[in-house]
Amino acid sequence: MIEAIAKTLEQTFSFVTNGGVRVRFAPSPTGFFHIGSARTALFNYLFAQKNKGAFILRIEDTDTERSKPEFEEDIIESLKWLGIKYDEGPHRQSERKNVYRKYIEKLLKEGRAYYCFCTEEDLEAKKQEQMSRGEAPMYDGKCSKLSEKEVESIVEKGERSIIRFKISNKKVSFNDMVRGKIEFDTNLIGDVTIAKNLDTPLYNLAVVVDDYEMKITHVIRGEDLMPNTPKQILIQEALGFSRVEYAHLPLILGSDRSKLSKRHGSTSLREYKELGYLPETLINFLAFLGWNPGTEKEIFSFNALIKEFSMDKVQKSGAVFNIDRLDYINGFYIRHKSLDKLSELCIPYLIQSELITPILKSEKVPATFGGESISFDYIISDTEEKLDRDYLNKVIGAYQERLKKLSEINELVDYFFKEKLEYDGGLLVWKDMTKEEVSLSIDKAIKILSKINDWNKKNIEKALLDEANKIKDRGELLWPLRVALSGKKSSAGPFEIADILGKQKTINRLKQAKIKL
RNA sequence: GCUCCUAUCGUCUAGUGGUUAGGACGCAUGAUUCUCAAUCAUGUAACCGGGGUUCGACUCCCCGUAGGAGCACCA
Repeated sequence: MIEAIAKTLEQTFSFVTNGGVRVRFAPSPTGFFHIGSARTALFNYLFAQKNKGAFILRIEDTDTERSKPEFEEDIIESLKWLGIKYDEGPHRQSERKNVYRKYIEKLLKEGRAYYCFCTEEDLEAKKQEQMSRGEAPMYDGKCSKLSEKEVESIVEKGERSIIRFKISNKKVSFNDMVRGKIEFDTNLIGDVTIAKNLDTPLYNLAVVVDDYEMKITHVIRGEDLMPNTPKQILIQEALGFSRVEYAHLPLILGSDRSKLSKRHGSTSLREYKELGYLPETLINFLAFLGWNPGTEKEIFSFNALIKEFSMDKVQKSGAVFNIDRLDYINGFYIRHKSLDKLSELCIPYLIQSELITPILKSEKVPATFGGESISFDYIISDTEEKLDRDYLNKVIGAYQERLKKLSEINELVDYFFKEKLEYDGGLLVWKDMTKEEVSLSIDKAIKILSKINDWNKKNIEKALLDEANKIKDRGELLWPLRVALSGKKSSAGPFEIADILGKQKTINRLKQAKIKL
């Protein structure tokens, strides 16, 4: 009861403060955009949208060794592809060195931070020693005891140094929006490194300064960053900044329930894009990893997600990334795409597998090299015929409900683009028919089809079915026919294929099939 | 080793003291069907363990156990 009242008050209070919600998504460009980052970005975005707040993109590139421009580009492109729009940014930490500098100097001057000259070897040895004694490994604060004069003389000698923040020993607790009250004993946390030097801040300092300077109200991030929170709170307090709200999201897990990583398979968003997953699939899927609306509805558009999203429905435990479910959702969205749009999306895959070849429509590239003004025609690689868009739509349409991901389209529809089919003649045999019976069956199909003048699916189906129904097993006529047309043991239906192929090609393929027997 | 977090079908999850523990993916079976899909129907399968609290615990508390994350001059 008391809890319920407290919760209501909390909700009321947060409603009051919601006017100025500002969240940030702060990836570091040290690798291709990770699927887990995408989820963090999504939850930040949903939270911001839901509360009519601002979503800020901040590139955390303080690590100049590992940060690469192409990764930043990948982040920006990925967000765009997903439809996650940022209201501000990208801010780059590498461009804000003077901002951090004044705070580092302030901490140093106030004695809240100090120069440390311990070597990495010393530190490593100390860590091993502590662990062997069963203690929490942490910096022992050795250099904090150096006098000002000692520091000066060591600095003059040009010794390598790092700046550490003095962790005050107390209990730090904060209220996590998904986990509730969390408490850390900072006696177990060593003095944290905040900068390599005045111009080179490190993560924990840069985060705290930026969140303050950018007026961030809610920090929504992965659970793996939770151990940093008490350190950051202490730095905030030392700098006189106000506390932000925290929400630590459960991790996305691999099939063995450890943090999703390369060894589990694809982890970068671009890989999923290349495999032919649609952005709406990823959004829908990722939203349901660690969150649910509390209803039985599972298919959600971006707008519906924004409407329904609520932080208190976020799960506490990690969620296994389930590719079967991703495929299912993708299949759903593929089935619901317009045929024009779906065909358009399939074109790159057909080009990639060299089924079709693009040719520039106009040699002249307009001055406005915007992309919009450049258009392509396509030719079918094998026959060098021009690709007719209606033909393409029909081909794709035949597979729309069978397609799970775009990259599968090639192997499904290749026979519509090839002059000669390659398959084993034995495949033409239905059940225990003899080769002679199959040959006769194909002859029958040729005869029936030859008589059709108005070539369309309906007429083809009727003519063929009329005949097929006369025999006990329709497969005797239809299976050899379908295999002859597609060269595959499973495919779209024979009437549809015949319709798309046209009369002449259909009959040609039947004749070719007889040779294979 | 230390700190923190977590725990309902294989997986994602609903559930906030009294339910035949619900849905979805997957899987299986059937209908449809020349095949493969799609679709429809049916089935399959879960409250980590032990103590409390309570008339009653999946639900609240404690202790285990298991899993995860973190313990950088990375973020």
